Amino acid sequence: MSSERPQHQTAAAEMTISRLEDLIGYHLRRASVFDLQGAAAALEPANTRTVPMSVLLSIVEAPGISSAEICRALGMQRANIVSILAELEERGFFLRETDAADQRIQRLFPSRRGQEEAARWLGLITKHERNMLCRLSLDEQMELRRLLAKIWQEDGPQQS
Amino acid sequence: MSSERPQHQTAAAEMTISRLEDLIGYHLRRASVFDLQGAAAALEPANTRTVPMSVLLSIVEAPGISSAEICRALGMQRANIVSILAELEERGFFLRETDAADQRIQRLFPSRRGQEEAARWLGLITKHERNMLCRLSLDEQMELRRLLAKIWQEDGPQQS
DNA sequence: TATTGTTATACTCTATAACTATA
DNA sequence: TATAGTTATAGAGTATAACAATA
Repeated sequence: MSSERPQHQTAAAEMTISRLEDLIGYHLRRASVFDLQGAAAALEPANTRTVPMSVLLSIVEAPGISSAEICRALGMQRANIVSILAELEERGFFLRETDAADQRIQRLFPSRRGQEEAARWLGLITKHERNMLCRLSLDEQMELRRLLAKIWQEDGPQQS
Repeated sequence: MSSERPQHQTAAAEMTISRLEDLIGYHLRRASVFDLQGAAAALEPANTRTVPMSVLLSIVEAPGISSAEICRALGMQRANIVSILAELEERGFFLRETDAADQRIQRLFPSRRGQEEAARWLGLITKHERNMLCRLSLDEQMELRRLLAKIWQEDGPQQS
């Protein structure tokens, strides 16, 4: 029988995965759960979790960002950021300022305390990641991050 | 001041991560969520989800496995497998057989239909993974799986 | 008509505690 | 006492629908 596919398509590329352990998605989930548990433990002394940390970091890294922009960047629903922002605001980590040109938008600016706390949280998370990744070389860590980003990130600015 | 650390420890190894995008855990979560959404969509026509698929695959790959053993292998709680097994059992994908030597244990054996369905589900998931990983070479896919497994898996049998 | 921030609500996934039967 | 299977329940995290204010 004649193949419709080009010769360079190997059998391996056509093969159906046959075991759970062969699934990259399975290892992705296991590794992510493993990380999340360690990250939660690492952030407990700071009385926060990974999502509020990501939200505060978004504000610190991009002062003046809006909540809708944070949601788009982090891939979360607008409805779900409300309680997280309320919590961070109550702890005095940022201030809201209505945009002068568009009164629908609240621009979020980190306070001094928010910047300090974000740095502290990053320190806790850094220690956790060093622990989690202790079996990987720095080159392997960089390669892992590159491959993961390639999976979920939209194609960056085309350079053709 | 004198350092307590060996000279080969570079500054990079000591550095605190400063941005969300630098966190491997962040990319792990984003990639895992991306995968889970695609996997859920891929399995929808088969009317199942990732966890029931993993459970059925565990039974097909190791006939006679118990539910407690599945839970330990997949890192899930015994309480949470009950409804999943009930669902798979109702669809006729496996049979329970009380262990003759220890009547606490139910040994689970895949039915013919269960084996066929597991193969079908693997086919759907394979297509999803091929799609998800289309930007990675086969070498990169294998490297990614190796690095992910190194993160969450306990140290294998020592070969010293 | 579309977007922002918001409320209310539901659903999935996971975690804990307690029970029974067996060992 | 320890484990297997089970029930009930509670907590995260996430999803949808709808609303008022604004563009």
